[in-house]
This record gives sequence, C-alpha cells and structure tokens, in this order.
Amino acid sequence: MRYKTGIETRDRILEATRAVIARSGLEGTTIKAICDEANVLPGSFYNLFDSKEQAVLAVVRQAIDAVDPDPTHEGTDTISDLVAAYVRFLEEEGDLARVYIRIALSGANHSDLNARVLRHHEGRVERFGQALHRSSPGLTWEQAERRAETLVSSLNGIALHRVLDPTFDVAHHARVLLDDITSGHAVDRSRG
Amino acid sequence: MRYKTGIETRDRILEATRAVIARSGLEGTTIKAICDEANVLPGSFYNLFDSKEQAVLAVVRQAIDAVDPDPTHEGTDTISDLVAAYVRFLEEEGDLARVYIRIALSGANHSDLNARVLRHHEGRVERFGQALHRSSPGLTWEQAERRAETLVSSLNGIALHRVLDPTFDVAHHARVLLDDITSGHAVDRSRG
DNA sequence: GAGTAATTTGAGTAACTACTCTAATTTGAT
DNA sequence: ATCAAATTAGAGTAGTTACTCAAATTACTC
Repeated sequence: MRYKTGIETRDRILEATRAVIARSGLEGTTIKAICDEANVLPGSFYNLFDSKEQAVLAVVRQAIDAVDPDPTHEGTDTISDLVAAYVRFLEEEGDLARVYIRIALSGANHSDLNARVLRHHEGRVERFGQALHRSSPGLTWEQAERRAETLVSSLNGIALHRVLDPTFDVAHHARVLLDDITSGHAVDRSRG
Repeated sequence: MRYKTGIETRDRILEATRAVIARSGLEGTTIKAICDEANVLPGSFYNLFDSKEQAVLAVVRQAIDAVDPDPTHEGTDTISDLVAAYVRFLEEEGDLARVYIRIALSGANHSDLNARVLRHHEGRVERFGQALHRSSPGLTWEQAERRAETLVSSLNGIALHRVLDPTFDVAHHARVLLDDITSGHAVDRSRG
C-alpha cells in the first residue's frame, strides 16, 4: 500500500465495512457484503487487509474513539458537556453510533471485544463521575461514580432505542435524564 | 409429535435454542450449536421444526412474554411495581433476559422482528406512562408518556450493560433511575 | 406381541463463508 | 519509455451453513 490508489481503496473498504456493520451487525458482516459495497473484489481486499477481523477491528476502534472526540479535556468539562457530546455523536455520526451500540452487545461473544468495551465504559464512567463530583459537592466520590454508572448505562439505553427507531428524540431524553440525575439528590438515598 | 419422547425432545431443543441465543446472539445461533446443546441430530430437529427460524421465533416470543409476566393487571400496578417486575425478570431469568436484549438489536436487521420489538416497547411505554400519570397528578398524560419513554429506554440500557458485566447491580441502578425520574419533576421543563 | 405411526439416524446437498493464488494490469520513480 | 513494485482480477479451495431423505429404531394401540 504505497500508491495513491491503494490508500483510496483501503479507505473505501473501511467506509464500506462501517456501513455494513451499522446495517447488519458484527456477526452479519461478510466479506462479500463489504466488497460489494466498496466495489472491490476479494483479491483486492486481501491485498490490503490480512483478514476480515482486521478491517472490522479498525472500524470498531474508529467507533470507540469517536464517542469521545476530545479525551484530552479531562478534568475541565461539565456533565452537561459530556452528555451533549454523546448526543452529538449519536446524531451526527449515525453509522459509527450504530456500530458502537452493536459492539456493546457483540462483545459478549468475542471476549477480547468484551474486555475492550468494558474498559472503555469504565473510562467513561470515571470521567462522568468526576464531572458529577465537581458540580455536586454534596456527593462523595463514590456516590458520584455510582450515579455516573447509572447515567452512562441509561444513555446507552437511549442510544440503543435509536437504532430501532430512527425518529427517537435522543437529545430530549438525554436531557431529561441528565436533569433528573443531577437535580436535588445530594445524597444517594437508594443505597442499602 | 404425538409421543411423549417427541414432546420432550421439542422442549429440550427450545431450551437449547434459548441457551445458544443467550450465549451467541441471534445471528450467531446455528443448527449445529442447538443440536449439540440439545443432544439431537439435525434430522430430529427438522422432524419437529420446519426451520431454524421457527425455533428461534418461539424463543423470541417466550422472551417477550416473560418480560411482563402479568399483562392483565393493567391499570392497577404502580411504576415501582413495573420496575421491580423488570428487575426481577433480569435477575431471575438470566438466559431469557439476555435473549430479550439481543432481540432489541437484532431487530434492526430482520424487519419483522424490528416491528414486533417496537410494538412491545410501545406497549410497555404506555403501561409505564399510565402508572406514572396515576402517581404524579401534576404531569399531563403526554408528559407522563414521554417520561415513561425515557425510563423504559434507560432501564433497557441498564439491562444491556448487565449482559456485558454480570456483576452489574441492576436492582440498585433501576431504583436510582426510578427515584430520580419520579421525584420533584411535576413539570417537564426540558421540553422545547 | 403385531402392526403402525412417530421418532431418530446419519450421510448427503447446495449454497454460502473466509480466504488464497496466479496472472493481468496499473502505477510512479527513473 | 522502462521497469519493478503495487494493485486488481477472478477463478478456486476448504470449511460451514441450513436443510433433506431413506432407512433403522422406537413408542404406543389393539
């Protein structure tokens, strides 16, 4: 892959892989579907990728990275920022968002993916927890983290439903969730 | 299927199908996996079922039905009851719960499943909305329904995460969610 | 316990899967 | 323009898929 055409073909294949995963899921993604979508023959695919897995994992990485476009802002953004960023991701990166949600479930099959998804999830929970702790001094760090766990999982539920129903108003429900979870609950009284 | 052994075999195959879907997802479910799990040869499977689809759909129906064990109670149960019933389902019917969550995503491929899942979801939202409206007179019916939409989707998010992380405390997070969504928000101020 | 229908067996099929290989073509530095 | 390397073409392979079928076995009725 040193010529321009090779790089273009590689990009086209990754785009196609993304579209196919978004449409058919990780398990339902076949080489034929990818090649048809990318207008490429199997020989070309295997000239640029070692395996189907490699292309799929590249897209998986894209999706996970795209969820949080600016991980370097750590320690400065509010929960509202974080939720808004996720909503923006869901609304503007339709295919990648679908891929992301598909991964969350397919992970339960492939143990390596499972571990990767869980690690990413924990990172998000921690970041949300810190933001929550900053804005709600009444919460202990542990309480903030637990509420962040609820929030992040719930947001994923909203994202999940959008895959089924494209008219689902993600922005609205995310805001309701955020308002409710951050309002008036200085103490986590549901514990124990 | 008129002999006792045939009925037993049928049940064993459905149990196996349930376990395989829970473990590998709808797309990842193969006749071989089902037959191995049920200790049956393909010929026997096809003596009792017309197709793989038929067995899978039977399990899908089981899962959807099991989510709400008592649909006749309509109009009398509280949101707390409904949430508790879902939590109980998730905790006590591990395999069926996994199947249920898997369906929610796989539905995006098979359009018939998608429609069925959406119909079921809408039914649940309506039931949750009615319970919410009963307990919170400050909410209009429409507001109650919208909050129910948020709640049901969020609960599914919590269920989804449990598939990835079996130690996830579903009961706790469901209660936090319920408390937050039902507390102090007589007016849906996030609208518009 | 004989007869009949249900059930099980297990090899077989056609279509699909991921992936390979060689020959033909295209690319870009010289 | 030449030439080596990159890229593409496209038939081919081995394994897996859902599903079939005739023959052997088993279960129940009388």
